[in-house]
Amino acid sequence: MLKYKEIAQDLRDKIVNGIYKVNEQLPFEREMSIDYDVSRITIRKAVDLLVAEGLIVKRRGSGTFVKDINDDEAIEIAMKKQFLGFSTTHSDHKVKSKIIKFKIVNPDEKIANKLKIGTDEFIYHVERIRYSDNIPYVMEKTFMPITLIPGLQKKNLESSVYDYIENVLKLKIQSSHRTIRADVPTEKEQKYLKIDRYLPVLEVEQVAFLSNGQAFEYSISRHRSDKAEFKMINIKE
Amino acid sequence: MLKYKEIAQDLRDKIVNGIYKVNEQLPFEREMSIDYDVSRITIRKAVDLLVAEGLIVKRRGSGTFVKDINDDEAIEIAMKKQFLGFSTTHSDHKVKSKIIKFKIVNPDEKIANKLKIGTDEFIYHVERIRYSDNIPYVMEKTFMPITLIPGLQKKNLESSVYDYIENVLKLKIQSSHRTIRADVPTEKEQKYLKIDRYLPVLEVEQVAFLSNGQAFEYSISRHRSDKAEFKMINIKE
DNA sequence: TAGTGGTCTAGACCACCGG
DNA sequence: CGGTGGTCTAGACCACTAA
Repeated sequence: MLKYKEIAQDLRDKIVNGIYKVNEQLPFEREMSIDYDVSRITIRKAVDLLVAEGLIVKRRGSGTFVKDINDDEAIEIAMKKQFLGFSTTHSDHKVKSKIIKFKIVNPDEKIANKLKIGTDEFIYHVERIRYSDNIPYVMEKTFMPITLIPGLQKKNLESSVYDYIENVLKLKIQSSHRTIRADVPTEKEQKYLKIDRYLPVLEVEQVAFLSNGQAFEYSISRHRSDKAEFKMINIKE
Repeated sequence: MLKYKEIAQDLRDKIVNGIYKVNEQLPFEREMSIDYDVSRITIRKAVDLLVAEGLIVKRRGSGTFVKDINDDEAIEIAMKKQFLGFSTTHSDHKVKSKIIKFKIVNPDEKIANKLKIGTDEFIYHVERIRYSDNIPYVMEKTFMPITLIPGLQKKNLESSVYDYIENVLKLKIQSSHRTIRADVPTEKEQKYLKIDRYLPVLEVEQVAFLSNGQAFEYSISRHRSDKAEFKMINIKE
């Protein structure tokens, strides 16, 4: 384990467990560098991780402080870190997936463009409904090139595709580009999500990339708007 | 100007202007540290800024490369940097604001809690409609403590409140916490946004903080879903 | 194997904040 | 004014990638 990650985790634990309380000042960087027996730069790297997560703030000339956020907001921080893989956000409930479609096809122009491949290549076309405690909450269409993600099977779709990619194929997921919109549900969505035409859907369009820079997934997730909301923390600069 | 910010801006320009093209490799860190005559750590800090913006990717053992994203996605990067202040996203159109309400009141429990003040303190209560090219696209409710933002006037609301806060009051905006949802428009919103009851709204609830850690604004923006979408780039770790 | 980015050190000086 | 976090240096070694 890397030093700065260990220190970050230690500080994170101390905040979550209330050892460092809301609005309380953390030890100074130079103090911590002695306490943890590392250089000040290593401390700063650890602290900056928590700043990016929105847990603490630094004030030049004053010190570093635990941010005054509500308790339920602390949860979103964990979500933010594991931003890929959706089942984690419902981890305290029973999450199931029903597979509506699982085919290998050629992509249309739009999908080929998003995945930066040709229309003559082959891709998986997957459609799933996700249930939390037996209530449907999202309908997903996913498109992945078979050359990048070989050997995908139905059982992988029922649990987590990301598990398969990271743990079986040993590929690393690096980033995702997302667009969020609101829309009216289609008739098909009304049926599968068990909603009427007056409940909007929250659409998340995503392209996800591996650490080698290749786009491995294009997906469109349409969430029941009474079951979904997205939280984020923005830090200026 | 700081060295790492200058270098970051130089690299950003070279990417935007096509001097470094899509998928092209950037000079190595050790090369750049000689070219720019700075230490390698300073180069890394500059490069890491662009990584966070989603413009480039680094691959250990290989090098640093310009990310293969679509042209229109480059725009969102500029948006991301100036994440506060909404008029910037419509900068190429005529943006106007109509003020529906501008009062000083006591906050209810919910608002007081979000702003971390008492219900006996005073706040501005502002409601505005924003127009782009004379088409209404968002209705905003904004609540700000008068002690933090003194002297706010109607003219500040017509242009940008953030300008007033940063340039007149000389306060620094540091972060914001946002929640995004989809919802059905109220009758009032249908009227002001000129939409029917079947067009959903995209709601953004926001608490914004100053660099001293105080919450200075709680706002709810409800966007016409045919005019608004939110883009973001997520980098793992 | 050679060369990349990733981590880490032990300093130094600067800009800013509070008393 | 002393002490904070912010920037910057000139090294060193490690983990990983590609040829």
